[in-house]
Amino acid sequence: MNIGDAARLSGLPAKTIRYYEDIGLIRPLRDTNGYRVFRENDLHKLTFLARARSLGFTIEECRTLLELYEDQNRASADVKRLAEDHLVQIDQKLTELMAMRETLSELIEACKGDHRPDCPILKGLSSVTQ
Amino acid sequence: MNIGDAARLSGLPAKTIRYYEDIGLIRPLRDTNGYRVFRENDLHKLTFLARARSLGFTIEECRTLLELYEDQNRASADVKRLAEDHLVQIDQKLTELMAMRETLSELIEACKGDHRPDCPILKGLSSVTQ
DNA sequence: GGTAGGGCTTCCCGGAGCTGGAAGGTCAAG
DNA sequence: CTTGACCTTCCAGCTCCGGGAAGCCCTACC
Repeated sequence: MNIGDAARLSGLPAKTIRYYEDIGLIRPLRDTNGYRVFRENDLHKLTFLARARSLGFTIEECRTLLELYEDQNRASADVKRLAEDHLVQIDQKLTELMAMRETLSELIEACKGDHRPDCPILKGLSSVTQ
Repeated sequence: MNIGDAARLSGLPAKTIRYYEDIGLIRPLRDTNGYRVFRENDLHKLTFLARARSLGFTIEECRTLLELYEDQNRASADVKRLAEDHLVQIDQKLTELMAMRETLSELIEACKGDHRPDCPILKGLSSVTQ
């Protein structure tokens, strides 16, 4: 299987797949013409990576997850710990975003949005926030 | 006022302030010794920028906001539109993160987290999610 | 006057995770 | 033989800075 097929089947752009090889996440074989050759196992890893990335795991976390995935003697506790740490990151981000959302929507609410220059949004940004 | 004071008062690192000058967000004067000189107005812009950035506006959005801030003939509608667009971005990000959170916490829930290799998290990542 | 320290300057590199594009080899179809 | 779709490598750039080097400036102290 060439990179185009691997891309279609995994849902990852070919560029991304090449990048993942560059940084050592996957090691596809090479055909005599220099083309990358993807086997079933490579494809599994790619879809694994696509899913892990879509859950927001960083590349380095994905690298660790992939190692655990391949290690038949792993302890599920190690995986769980990694996932829980990541969940904490997500929750922090969520908290941050919700605070932004709150402040911003208050400012928007207060702004008439007409042709006049008076604007609580700009005021809120220039003086103390609320 | 030198960059160190401007940094302390605005809450922005000196590096960031230099960067903002580089990309033309601010234009402090220069002393004869080459040091940047910040006036009241520069400081206002810096705190404005710090607040706008903390609400998640991109640099380019900040540039526009700053222009509107300085334009005495602006229409508050223009500011409001920008803020509303940004709110949409925030909401998209929130939706995305909450979906991640949901999936991830389900997987974590299902994982015993013991010394054995069996792990629903890895299973969830390698097969279809859910 | 010399020196130690802190502050300031510019410049260049790196990071996270790709994406776009150029230049060129390969392959199957017509 | 040519066209067009693949594939290859390599280099640059995106966002928003942060780290660090090399070197000038200024004040305080001895």
